Amino acid sequence: MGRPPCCDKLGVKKGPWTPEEDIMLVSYVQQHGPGNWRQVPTNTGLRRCSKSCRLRWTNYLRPGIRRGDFTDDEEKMIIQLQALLGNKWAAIASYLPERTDNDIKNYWNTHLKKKLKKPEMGSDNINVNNKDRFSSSTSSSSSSHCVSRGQWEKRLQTDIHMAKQALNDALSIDQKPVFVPQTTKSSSQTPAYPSSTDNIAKLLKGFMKNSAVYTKTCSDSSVHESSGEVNASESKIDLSEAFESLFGFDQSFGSSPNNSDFSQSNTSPEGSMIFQEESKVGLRFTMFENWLFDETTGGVVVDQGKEDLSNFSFDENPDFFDN
DNA sequence: AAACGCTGCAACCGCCGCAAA
DNA sequence: GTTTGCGGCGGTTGCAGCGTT
Repeated sequence: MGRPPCCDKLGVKKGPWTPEEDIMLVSYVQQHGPGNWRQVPTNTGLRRCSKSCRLRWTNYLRPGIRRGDFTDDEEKMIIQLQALLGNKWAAIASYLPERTDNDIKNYWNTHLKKKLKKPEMGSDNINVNNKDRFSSSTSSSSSSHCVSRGQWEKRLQTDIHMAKQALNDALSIDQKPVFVPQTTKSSSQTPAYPSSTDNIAKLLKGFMKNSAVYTKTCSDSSVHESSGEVNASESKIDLSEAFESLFGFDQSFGSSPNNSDFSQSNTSPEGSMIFQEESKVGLRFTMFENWLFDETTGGVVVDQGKEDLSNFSFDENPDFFDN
């Protein structure tokens, strides 16, 4: 019934990406910016479908993403946001700019789901049923008709209030902003998985040893500088330089409170193109977000938020949850 | 040391929304 | 108004790595 899959063409490669493919993709995005994924396989010679390219970029190669263990703060945020938003992983990921929706989804499915099922998880567990409640009442499933709009709004208000309180707790831990990676426990440890910076640097290291593609596609002088550095010795690659070479700016974004610094630190048109998407994340403070974070930063008492909500009309604010 | 089971993650699949033709 | 096709999202799967027996 539906459209045929875009990737069932003969000759389209599937499975894990090789370092060479990653380099080709990164090089292409460096030159053209993310987007127009349809053209990527054609222009790069990658035998991958456009979707696969986009996914590889957004979930793995995109700069600014952090891999490895989730911190307690992140975990709490995910739990609360999941209770609040349901399985809207992309929406949840927008609150955790360093994490991809796929990562969050995986973490939920492999860790948090089990954790929340345990009966001893009383306080943290806003409750898993909230998800079911929320999703069932927002979805188009038949069960949604069992709950009136008024009841649904009331429930939602309660859920939001609870989520906000828990989120406030999470955010107030150590009095540190949640978006700063250095606040995380894992940042002081060796990460279980390399960051995307590490990944790309490693790719460069491995790739430049035995591939001519790299020298062909990355022919600008800055890249050659870093490649020469790597070739000169087998010592540890300078990650920041490798990354800077590849993307034309330093990796200070990694410690940036929000990703809007991406575009600020990169003045080239290409670079700004590349990070338009990322920069949007930090600036996406919708009405909901502003309301949510106003309180968590201590500016507004919680009760007032409750009162505001009680006067809030979803009919008059159809874009309340829009991101 | 080998076999087996479990876990976690990367990648794929199918559907949906939206915009262009 | 309809069709087409792209980008995006969420659910699911396959497999590598790890632990246990």
